[in-house]
Amino acid sequence: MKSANPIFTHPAIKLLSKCKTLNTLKQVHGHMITTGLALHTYPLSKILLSSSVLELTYAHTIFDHIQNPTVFLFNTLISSVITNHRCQTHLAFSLYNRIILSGDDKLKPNCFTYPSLFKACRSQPWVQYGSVLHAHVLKFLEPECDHFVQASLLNFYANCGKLGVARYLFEQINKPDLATWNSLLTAHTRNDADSCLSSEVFRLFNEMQKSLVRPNEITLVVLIGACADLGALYHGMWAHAYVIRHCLKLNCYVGTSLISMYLKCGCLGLAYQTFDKLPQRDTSCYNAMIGGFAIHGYGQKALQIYEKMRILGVLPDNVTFNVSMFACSGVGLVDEGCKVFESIKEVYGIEPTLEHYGYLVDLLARAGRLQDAEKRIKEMPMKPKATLWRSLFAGARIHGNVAIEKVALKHLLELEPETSDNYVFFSNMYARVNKWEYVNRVKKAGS
DNA sequence: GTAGGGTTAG
Repeated sequence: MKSANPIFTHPAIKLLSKCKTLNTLKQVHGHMITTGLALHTYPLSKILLSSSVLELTYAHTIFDHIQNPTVFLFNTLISSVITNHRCQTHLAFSLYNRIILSGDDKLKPNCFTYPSLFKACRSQPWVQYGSVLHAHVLKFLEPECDHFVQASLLNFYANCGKLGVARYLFEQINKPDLATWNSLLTAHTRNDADSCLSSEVFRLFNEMQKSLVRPNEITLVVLIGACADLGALYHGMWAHAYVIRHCLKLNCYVGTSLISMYLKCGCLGLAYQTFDKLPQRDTSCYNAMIGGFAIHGYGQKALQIYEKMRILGVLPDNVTFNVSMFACSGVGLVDEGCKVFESIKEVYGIEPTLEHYGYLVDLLARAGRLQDAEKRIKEMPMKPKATLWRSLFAGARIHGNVAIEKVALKHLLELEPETSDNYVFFSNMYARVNKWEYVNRVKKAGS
């Protein structure tokens, strides 16, 4: 009987993934050095992976001490940098450069090198390197490179708006697999809900079914999103039924997309039914439902969901705070909205963002608590944007407070001297209080 | 035998 290679099954390797601190990891690493285990590629890759998650510089130090690292080890570190330390992407590219410039015939990039690099190329400033990498794929890999590389290439082009190229690449793929189909479908949902592209999702979904690739939860999330963009309620309900009929998991992604689809189609009741029946709910599910109640004018209901979230220990995020305050704002639940704002720092230890202040000011200004709103703007730690002054201005105008209206407009004109609307507001305000000489002056300034 | 691609909310 063939016994398992002890290098792959060594207990120290299992221990590595359980290390929660760098110190414990160093102990295991030390043990692996003394036993000679750290000389082999497989255990080394596990050390690199675990250490790069905890402390990237430590992983780099280990890597730099490896004599002639194999492409396998390069790939391990490249993908870990991109997955766990996105802001250090430059390190991944410099590792890649070391492969390319090594001059070593044995060290060449392979199929595993590219997918994570293409993923990195989806955000700036790395987008420009995508086409260079594409050239490298053609240079270093066999013409029939595998589905992972093809799908990541497709995603890269789709992401930078080159849908035509993405579709061309898809057509070159022999028997696209599930993830490749999903990549193509996703590519059609990126262009700001273009309705032609959303209908194309339906056609592609049919093609996919004909090709006998079975859609999964991700496919359905994309399909349901397309239904939402088109406001196609019956298609959306069909997709919902498909999930149930094909025993797909009603996970948080599927759940959130269904809730959002029902809301966009104006069916608050169906959205809530779906939310209520979800076997699991994460922050996004709650955000969608709170936002849904808020938009439909059920502030109290929205707050109940927010409260339920708190009781069940589901952590809110920035969106939760925004939609909850928005819910309060719409129905004049001022104190409740202020409580949400205060809890951001006091309960969750998060520093409120400019956007949070925006919702707070809107809430106070709409309710006529203009001095409070003004005070909040003046006391906020960051420079207020024009939108905040606009909220204050709108509140002051509705509640007839000319003094605050004037203050808000002055700031608006300072921040947006090019926006002619602000001059119109200003001259209208003076006209309302019969200060005609100012009206003419403002008109001149704005022209 | 070890590494890589696709999904949600205001």
